[in-house]
Amino acid sequence: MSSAPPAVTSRLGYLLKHAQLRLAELAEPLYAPLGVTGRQLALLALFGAGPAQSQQDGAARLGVDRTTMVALVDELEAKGLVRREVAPGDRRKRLVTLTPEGERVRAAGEEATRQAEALLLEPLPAEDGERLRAALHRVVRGE
Amino acid sequence: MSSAPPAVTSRLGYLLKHAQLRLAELAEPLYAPLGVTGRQLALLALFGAGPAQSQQDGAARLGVDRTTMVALVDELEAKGLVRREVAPGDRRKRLVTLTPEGERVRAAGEEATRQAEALLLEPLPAEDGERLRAALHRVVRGE
DNA sequence: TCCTGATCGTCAGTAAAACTGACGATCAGC
DNA sequence: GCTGATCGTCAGTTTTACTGACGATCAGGA
Repeated sequence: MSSAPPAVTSRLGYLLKHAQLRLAELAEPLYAPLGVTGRQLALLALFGAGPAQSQQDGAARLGVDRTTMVALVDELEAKGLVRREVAPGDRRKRLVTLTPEGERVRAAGEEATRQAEALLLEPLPAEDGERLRAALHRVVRGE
Repeated sequence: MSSAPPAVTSRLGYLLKHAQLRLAELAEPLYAPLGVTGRQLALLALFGAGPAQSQQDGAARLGVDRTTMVALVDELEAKGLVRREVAPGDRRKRLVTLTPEGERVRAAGEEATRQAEALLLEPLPAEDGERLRAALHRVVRGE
């Protein structure tokens, strides 16, 4: 697509942005049949993993605003994929848990994500793909 | 910061987003003294490299909308960093060229970008940093 | 030469997304 | 029982990018 000069295309900012864009393009058609967006699937993955979490815990972990999280959970709840439950120990908190239907969509989404990532990494030798993931992981953790 | 479970943090989408976020955090204080944003610097890098380009050429190469490009060039022009000139061969097109001041900011920004990227890649061995860049490059080109 | 369709830059209006500030309900510590 | 802080929520605002339309300009054919 873009044949911008190296001064631009070799910037990490440019590369990260466009890699993300391309991944979104690849994933979208795989997510569409599930009736959810990539972001909604990310939420399902978050709340489906490990013990039940409150909305704000989830927001902090995903790096989104707590008010944004309200809207996101609203969407998933409207689709019947998650439920809000008052936390037993702290009635201010709402634990978000997956419904059976939500769990089904989560599992299917997990598989679609794997496929989309495989498509994105296709140009690379398999080991380089894992190296890329590991490198990003370290960079994000900042250590 | 975030200690989300592996089902989320190992997703490429998550990693790409947060790597970008972290890079932006690192770069912002370096860009601020120049009085421009990272995106504006990207534009300066784009139009400062190689022969003069029209707005729409630039838009296509950066992957932004043409109407967005109008606003971006407006900003840079207001700061006196670029000039619009009617293209000699095609009077519909506006060639965007850097003013001397724009060229100075571009060069300083280039250096700031290098520093920010170095900070981001700090956790990695030097060669892994370059491997990361190369892998992203191939993935973005899609081949 | 004139006409038709397309492209470029521009602008107004719109849509999507996230943030700010505030609120009631609830909790923890004194 | 009081005080300050936290959680989820909501209204309003801001930011950001896109859609559709416009005039100006170009290219190609009748």
